[in-house]
Amino acid sequence: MSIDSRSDGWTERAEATLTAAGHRRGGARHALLELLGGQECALTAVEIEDALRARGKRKRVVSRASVYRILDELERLGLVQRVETGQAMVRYERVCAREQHHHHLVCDECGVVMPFSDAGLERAISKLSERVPLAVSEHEIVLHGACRDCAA
Amino acid sequence: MSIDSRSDGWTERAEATLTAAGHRRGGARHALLELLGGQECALTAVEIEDALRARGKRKRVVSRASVYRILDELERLGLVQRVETGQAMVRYERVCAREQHHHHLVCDECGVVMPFSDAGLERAISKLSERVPLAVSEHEIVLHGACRDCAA
DNA sequence: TTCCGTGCAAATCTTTTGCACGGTC
DNA sequence: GACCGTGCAAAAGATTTGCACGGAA
Repeated sequence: MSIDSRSDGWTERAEATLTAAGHRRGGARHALLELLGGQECALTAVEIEDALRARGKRKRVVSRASVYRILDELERLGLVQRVETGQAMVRYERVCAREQHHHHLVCDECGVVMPFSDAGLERAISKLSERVPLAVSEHEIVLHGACRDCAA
Repeated sequence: MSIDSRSDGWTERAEATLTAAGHRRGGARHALLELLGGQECALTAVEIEDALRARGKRKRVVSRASVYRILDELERLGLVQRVETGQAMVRYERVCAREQHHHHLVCDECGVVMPFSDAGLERAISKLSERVPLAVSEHEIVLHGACRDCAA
């Protein structure tokens, strides 16, 4: 199964959610949704801008400000989530169905970010969420270290 | 047992590590080490500066730039660690013995940050660390939600 | 005496905001 | 035609850097 086919119709769902929330269509946002829908892992605003510019030429170029504005709105609607990796810039990725929920591995040497998931970890999180003085709505887990290339 | 007594001699250990690393003594760093040694949880650079200024008057005032420079060096030596809470500023806290290792609860309403620890969670992390394509050296876990006051 | 640690001010970099135009509804 | 979405430029805010002075070794 390819990454794209696992995207689960996220792009379409996002468009629908935006419409339902009373937003008009917009070219920049459409391009951004299409890009994010095809991504497996988290991107920074600059990476998104560059990716849109690269596919650009014939297509639309999106300004940095719009990237931030759109991501902000998508986050408010629960369609994307921020990922903090300890690097200079915040990353963003689409929010998918529970089965595809994942967390992140960050190589502190080369900066590469990879997704991973673990059922035992999720179980531990949901168990402890009940014992904690906070009504937990989200959790974020980042493992730091050296990736295989850098550790070699 | 008070918070201070659990600090585990962190301040002294930090001074010793710095000396061993070839650093001279410095008033700003000494004040910062003393402050951090008495803290239970993570502070931002600005909170640190303000705290030092508040206790200041008769004592030394430390410039923001020095706070960042010192924290940077302490992180490099493994004496403090960065904590990303999804708020505007990065937080820093002292690194303690394994038994005192903890993670963070963040209230997205009021911004309060609280520490928590959970053995089951740590177990899950160390188990999965072996199955992952990364030589894991650290992990950071943040739970987001509403604190008791805000959820009420 | 040498050279590091620090304060101050300026620079840098990410993210946000103001404003005007063009497209969607 | 009204108003939202967007690009561009400027602003804002956090963090870093350059430089010169004073204190530690």
